[in-house]
Amino acid sequence: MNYVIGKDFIRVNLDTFDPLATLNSGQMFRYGILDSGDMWLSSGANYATIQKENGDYVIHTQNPKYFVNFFDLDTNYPEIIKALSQWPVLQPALDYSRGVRMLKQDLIEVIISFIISANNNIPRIKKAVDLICTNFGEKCSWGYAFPSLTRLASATEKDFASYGCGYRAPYLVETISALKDTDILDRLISAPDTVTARQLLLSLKGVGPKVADCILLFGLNRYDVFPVDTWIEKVYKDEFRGTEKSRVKQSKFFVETFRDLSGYCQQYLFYYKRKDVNK
DNA sequence: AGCCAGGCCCATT
DNA sequence: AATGGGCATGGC
Repeated sequence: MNYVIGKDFIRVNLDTFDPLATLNSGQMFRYGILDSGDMWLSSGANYATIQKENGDYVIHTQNPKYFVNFFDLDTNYPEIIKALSQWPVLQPALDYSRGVRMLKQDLIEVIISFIISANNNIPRIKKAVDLICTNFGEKCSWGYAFPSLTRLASATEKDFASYGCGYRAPYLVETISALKDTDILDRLISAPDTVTARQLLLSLKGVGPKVADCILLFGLNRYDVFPVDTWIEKVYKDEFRGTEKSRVKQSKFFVETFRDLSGYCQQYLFYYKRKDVNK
């Protein structure tokens, strides 16, 4: 146990927890730095701020249990990193990514955010997701929650387009409608295996192989997936000297190699490959 | 100014 | 099943 939980806070030892690195690692989009220098973040309808205090990080929130799960604080990361260390090619990424946790996020928020992420850049994704929240999310003392499906269903294609979603706007409308009118969310959550869940996700408009893998990883806590985007394709060619051209085949190669550690491995490699962009 | 961004849809083969 | 053109739009 590397944390202490209170009524409205969590105090976390910083040995295996680097919140800024985690927030900057491309898993989520609603976070920032306050004037005070503290970090803030929101997931679903939950909100927290984080500050460094006497050599610990303190997460201030009304929902400490939510964020213990969100930041995956009960998982033994040194053990995972030790297991991944058997592949020397990963070592620089493991060193650079120390303290990055795999986030357990709100499923609907992940689906919407990563449909927007396709062929897009992170600053723009953040803007679009924030505009969706301020226009359709419930107003809270700290800002705006991520909208419920019911609220999202009242947004039009024009709305999404005006938030900078581009050609993904109609995908969002269609997928929101499908999620609202079918039991696909329940079937995703109760899916017996990753293949079944992926197949369901691929039926959603705007969700292809890469976005499906991100949803499986960040929204459904499945770690035998390896999302391949432009950055990971660079890793595949540069560090692994791979020759497959299709990203689906590249992903299969990675999953066959890293198995149930694939999700962690992918996140560390992604964060490391982007170290010059992380600023 | 032109390339790039956590790719996907759809037609064609 | 696999491939390739087209695609909105802001960041750099």
